[in-house]
Amino acid sequence: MNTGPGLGMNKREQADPRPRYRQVADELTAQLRAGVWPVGAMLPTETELCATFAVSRHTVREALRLLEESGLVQRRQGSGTTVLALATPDRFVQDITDMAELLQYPQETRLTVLRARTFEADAETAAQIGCGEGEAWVRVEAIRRLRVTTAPLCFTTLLIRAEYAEALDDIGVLPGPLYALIERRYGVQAALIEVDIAASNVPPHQAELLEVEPGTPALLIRRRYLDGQGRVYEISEGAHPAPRFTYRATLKRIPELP
Amino acid sequence: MNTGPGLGMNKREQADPRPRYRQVADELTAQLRAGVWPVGAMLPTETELCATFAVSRHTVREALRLLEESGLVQRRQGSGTTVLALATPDRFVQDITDMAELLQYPQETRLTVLRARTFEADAETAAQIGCGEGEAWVRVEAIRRLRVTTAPLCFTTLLIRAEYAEALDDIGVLPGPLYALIERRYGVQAALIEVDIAASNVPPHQAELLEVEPGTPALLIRRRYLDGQGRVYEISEGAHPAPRFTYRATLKRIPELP
DNA sequence: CCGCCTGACTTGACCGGACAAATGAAATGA
DNA sequence: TCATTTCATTTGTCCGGTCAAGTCAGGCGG
Repeated sequence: MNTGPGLGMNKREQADPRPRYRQVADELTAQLRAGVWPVGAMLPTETELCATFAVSRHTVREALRLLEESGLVQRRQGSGTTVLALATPDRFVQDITDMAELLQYPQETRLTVLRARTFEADAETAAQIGCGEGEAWVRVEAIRRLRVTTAPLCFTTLLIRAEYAEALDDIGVLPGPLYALIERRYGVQAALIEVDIAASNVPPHQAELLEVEPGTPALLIRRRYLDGQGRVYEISEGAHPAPRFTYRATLKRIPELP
Repeated sequence: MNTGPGLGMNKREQADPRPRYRQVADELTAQLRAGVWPVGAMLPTETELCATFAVSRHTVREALRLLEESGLVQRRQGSGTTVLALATPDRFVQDITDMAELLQYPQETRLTVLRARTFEADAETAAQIGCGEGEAWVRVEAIRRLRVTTAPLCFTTLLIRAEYAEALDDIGVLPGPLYALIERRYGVQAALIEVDIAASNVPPHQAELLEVEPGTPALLIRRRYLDGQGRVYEISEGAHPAPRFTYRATLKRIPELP
C-alpha cells in the first residue's frame, strides 16, 4: 500500500495499532468536529475519499459505516453521504430487554377488574388521550396485586381502543400485561411507549381499596402505547401508594464511536 | 452465481427482494430459533456457511455481522462464532442525547447551596451509598430553581466523594450539573447512572424552604453516578413537591434485526 | 506433571473488480 | 412551461483473493 497525505501513514504506518478504517473514521470525525463541513453538507464521495486517504473502497466504506452508526452521517445510494451532526452527543441509554423491567414488576401479577365501561372521547378527553374527538374507548378500573393474598400494589386505570376491547377477555386467563394481550390478538405492536411519573395523593375513593389512609402519597405512573403509525391505542395509569413501590432505571453511557 | 441447497435460490433468485446476506441472516436466525444450536454452541465456520449457502465469504460475513449486532452471536477471531441467544428479546430503549432530557429540567437552573459538610461513611451509610466504610464524602443541601425569581423546583441533597469536592466551587460559576463539573475538573465520567423514583411527603424542615404545606406529596428522584470501574462517586437526590414536576421517558421499540 | 512452542485453523482487515439499484440533473417532447 | 425520459454519478451488493491477528490443541522438553 502506497502512502497518501490523508493519514500521514508514511510515519506511523508500522506503529498505529488501529485498523486503517478506524484511522479514516477518526480523521473524518475530527474534521467534522472542526467544522470542515456544516450539517446538511455532502461529504466527499467514496471515490474521493479513497484518493484522499490512499485506501481501498472497502476501507472507506467501513469507516463510513462507523460514522453512520454513530449518527454523524446518512448515506444514500445514488446520492451520497450527508452530514447529520458535527459530533456525537453524550448519550445515555436505558436498554429494556424484559417485561419485568419495562413494567417494573413481575409478569405474574394479578389484576382484579372492578368495572369497565365504553365511552366516546369528548374534546377535552380526546386532547388528554391524544386521539380524535368521538373515538370509542373502553375504560377499566382494576386493582393490581403481586399475588391474590398480598396487599394491593396499585390502583390501575386502563384505557383501550374499543376495537381492541376483546383483549380484555384475556386478562387473568392468558399471562402478560394488556399491551401483550392486544399484540397477541390483533398483531398490534407498541412502537413507542411514553412514560410520565408524578407524585400525588391517593384519592379518597381509592384509599380503602388500596388499604391505605386517605391522603397517603402515591407514585402515579402513566404509560401511553403508540402503534407503528403513532396512534395511541392503550393508556395505563397506576397509582402506587408510598412506600410500596420504587421505579428504577439504569442508564448506560454509550461510547462515541463503536 | 451457482445455486446451492442453503437458500433454495434456484426458485426464488429472481423474486426475493432481500439481499443475499439478509437471506442468510434470516435463515440462520430461523435455525437458531428452531434450536438447531444451543446457547454456548459454535456456529458453523464462515467457510462451512459459504458452502452451505453457496455464497461468498463476504456475504456470510455480512450476515454474521447482523446476527452479532442483534446480540444473537459473538464472533471471536481465531476461535469462531458462539451462540449467545436463540432469539432477540423484545427490546425497548430510552435514548437520552441531551442533558435536559437526562436531568428532566433545562441546564440553566439555579442551585442555591444552603449548607455543606464532610463526613466519613459509617457502616449503615456505606451500605446505603454503596461504598466502603470510612470513606470520605461531602454532603450538600441546596434549593434548585428554574430562575432566581421562580418558586423552588426541588430540595436537592448532593453526596460527592471528598476527593472531587473542589468541583463544588464551580457550582453557580460554570454551567451544568455537578456530574459535568466533576468530569471537567477530574476527567471522571459517569459510565452508569442508576435512577430511583418514589413518592413521599415533603419533610417539615423542607416544606418552608420549598414554599409548600408540610405533608405535600413529593416526587423523590435519586441518581447514583458510577465511574468506569463501577465506583459510586456522586449521589443526587431531589424532592419535587407536587404538582410542579413530572418525570418523562420515551421508550422506543427496537426491531429484531437491523 | 507443567510450561512453552508450534502449527492448523478461524476470524479480521484489506485489496481489486464487476454489476445493481437509486438519485438527481439535464435533455427532450408535448 | 411542465412532464417524461435519459444519462451520469453515487452508494449498495457480491465475488475472489491475500495476508494478518488471534485461538487452541497437541507435542515436546524439563
